[in-house]
Parts: sequence; structure tokens; C-alpha cells
Amino acid sequence: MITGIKGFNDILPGEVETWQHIEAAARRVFGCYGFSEIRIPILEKTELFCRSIGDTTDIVEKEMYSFVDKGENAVTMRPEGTASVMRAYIEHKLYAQDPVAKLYYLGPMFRYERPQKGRYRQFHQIGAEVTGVTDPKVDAQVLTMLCHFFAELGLTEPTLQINSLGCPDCRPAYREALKGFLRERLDRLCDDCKRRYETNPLRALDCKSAHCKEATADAPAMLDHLCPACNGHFAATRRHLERVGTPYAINTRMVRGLDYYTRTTFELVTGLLGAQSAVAAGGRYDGLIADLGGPGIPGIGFAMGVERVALLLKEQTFARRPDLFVAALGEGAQDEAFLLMSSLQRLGFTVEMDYEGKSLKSQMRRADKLNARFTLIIGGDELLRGSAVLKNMDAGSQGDVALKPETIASHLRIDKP
RNA sequence: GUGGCUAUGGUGAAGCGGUUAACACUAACGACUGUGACUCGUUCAUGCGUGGGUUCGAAUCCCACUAGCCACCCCA
Repeated sequence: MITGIKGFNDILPGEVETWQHIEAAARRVFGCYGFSEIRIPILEKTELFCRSIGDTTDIVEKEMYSFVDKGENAVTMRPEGTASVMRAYIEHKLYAQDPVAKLYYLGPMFRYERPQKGRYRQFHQIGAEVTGVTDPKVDAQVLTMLCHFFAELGLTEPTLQINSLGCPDCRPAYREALKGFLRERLDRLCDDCKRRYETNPLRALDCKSAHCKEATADAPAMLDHLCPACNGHFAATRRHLERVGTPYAINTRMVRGLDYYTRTTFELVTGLLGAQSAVAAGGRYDGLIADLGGPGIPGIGFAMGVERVALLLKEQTFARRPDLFVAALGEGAQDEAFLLMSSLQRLGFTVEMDYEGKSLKSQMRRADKLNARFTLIIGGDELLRGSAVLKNMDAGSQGDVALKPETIASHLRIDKP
């Protein structure tokens, strides 16, 4: 048996409806905020991700599906979407028409990691980006839209956490202050944090080890070291969130894995997904567009893990319910049933029948199994009279109807959800 | 890359060295005599992840592989 590749999953009927539900909600909600979809390629030049995500991040160092194609180009299957969206924004000079772009995307991303709950090698993200606005109202807007999306799905559990990472003016000084703090406690930190002290000291703030949490309990916070501009930006973001009623919590220990983030960063976290607590995450990236060779235009955005959202919706079913099942007895009735079914399908109804002429009992069982709203029973007698029996499967009631598509359609429209 | 746990049919599983490999669900067909749900009956693993070994005898014990899951690192 040929099996799929580790970490690459099939999304089967039964669960794909959940995905469609999530995607439809995203399109609906994002549309309210003026976002347009952008479709970007799965393969990009490897250089794009090295420049944007950061050469020394784990994603670039060990998790990318990179290879050399037949034209000897170094290419990579995208590990995230923001870099590609910004590349397209710059390449097509979208900023020339209007520097403010509100874009969303959805599709597969690829990272070579060991799979676990809520984490796969091919996974899917829905992301949104806004370029060209520095004003904190847009920070609040993006966060509010994200929360709106989850509310639309009926999910209240993931909570919003926000933080500010400062900018190139204030972060270096904070980084040194934090290193100074950690230096005096190095012997109390775990091996991972000793390594982080060199590579990315901010990471020590969200270490899972109880010892490290204790040792860094009163570490200096970035929020206390923001420059006046960043401080004002963060305060205004908070004020706008409060005014529109988007609940949030400040998490001074939240750090981001990608190098391009500045100022506002955020995560939507849940306790229901094991080790994968982040359902969606993002932040401001005011330097990214310039780093990629574009103009000095700011940006902010987020990405959510569709698998993780689907896991939160796990218990709900979004199965489609047929409007009608046509049961027929005998050759002539079967042919008539097929014709009728086709007519009703063209009228927009979901209609099913048994294709192989089984017993009436067997057909009724199938109608029940498919959870059809109505069943139409066509036998030899009915065919001659030009009528059939229409049965309401929920109520159990039934009556004669004329064998005409329009007549049956009018019955089906009653109480149609 | 590192660690832990688990592998019996389409699914959930019982089995603990000698059984026709339970039971339940699903599915197919049938009974209740052109109509589903409830009830009942029949059918569905020559095989227990793969390969070795121990034994008169292995799904059951041992070893090695492989796969899956969860966790670490990291991350949506």
C-alpha cells in the first residue's frame, strides 16, 4: 500500500465541511473590513524567506523544504505567507496606486518539523495584511477583525494577548538590559535558555521550565523600555481596543519567532490544543517592505492555523442535508426518478437517489442514512397516474403530489433552511 | 534532531502461551408481507504492523525494524 507522506494529511469528506465553513467565515468577515484576496505561489526563491523571516531563525535554518530546480534556482516551498504577499506588493508596485492595501490569503504552508497535535508538515494558514498605515487605529482594527472572525465561528475560548516589541530605536537597549539581567542568573537557567542567552535572549522569557520562570520572574519588560513613540503607539492601540470592546490581555513575555516584527505583536491562545496554544498570531512589521527592497511603507498582519481552528470546532458537524431522496420501484419509475432528480438539481436542490434499483426498504434506509428532508416514492401505479408519494422524513407524514418538478420544488421550499 | 507511549477487521475494542480471535458500531441482505428511525435474523479478520527468534504450540514471551501518536526544540 502506498501511503501519504508523514505530516501531509488528507482532508476527508466529513471534515472538509468544517474547513469550508472556516474559509467562508473568513471571506465574509474580512470582506466587511475591506480586505481583498490575493493568491500567491507556493514556491518562491529561497532568498525571499532568508531575507524576511531571518537567516538565523529555526524556520530558515532547519525547517524549510528547499531544493534546486531544473534551472538551478534555489527555491523553497513557502513556510509562511507574509513574505510572499509583500514580495507581490512590491513587485507589482501596488503601493503606487494606493499605499494602503488590505489583503488576505489562504492556503498550504510547509515546514519540515516533527508532526504532533495541531502541527503538520503541510499545514494551512489564513492570513491578512494591511500596508501603508502607521496609525494605531489599524492595529486595533486588525485585532478586532481577528476576534470578530472567531466570534463568527462561535469560538469564545481563544483569548487575545498583546505586547509591544518596540522598534529599532528602543529594542537594542532593552535587549542589552535583559542580557544584563540574565547574565547574573545564567547558572539558574536551563540549557536551552543558556543557548538562547546568546542567540535570542528574549526567548528566555517564554521558557516552559518552572526554574526559568522563577529565575526570570522579575526580568525587565520591553513595555517599560519603549521609546516615547512606541509607548504612545501601544497606549493608543489599547485605547482603541477598549473603545470598540475587543477584550485583550497584556502578556509582556510574549515573543515572536520571526525577525521582522516590530511594535505591536499578538497571539490568540487556547488551552485546548495541548502544546500548541497559539491559534493565530501576528504583529506589526514596519521595516519588512523596505528590507525586501520596497519603499519605506509599514505593515501589520496575522496568520491563523486552519488545522488548529478546525480542532477547536471538532465536535461540530457541518454536513450538508439533502432536500430530497427519490425512491423508485421498477425500470420505468427509475428512469422517471432520474429525470426528476436532474430537473430538481438544476433548480438548486440537493437531491439523491439510488442508482441501482434496490428494494424500497433498502432505498428508504438510504434516504434515512443520508438524512434527507423528504423522500419521493415513485412506483408503477403512481407513474401511470402521474403522481407520487412525498414523505416528510422528520414528521413521518406523507401525501400525493403531481410528478412535476415545479410542484415538488414548491413543497421542498417550505421550511428550507 | 531528541525523548516517551502505542500497534488486533471499515471503526471502537476483548484477548495476558493451547479459544471456531469475543463484543459493539458501521455495511450488505432479509423478517415485521410497496415506506426509514425501534426490534429481530443472516453475512463480513485463514488472521492479530513487518521480519526474525524462544516453545510441542505465540495475537499473547524476546529482539530488530517500520508506522502512528504525544512531548521537547521551534511554531500557526
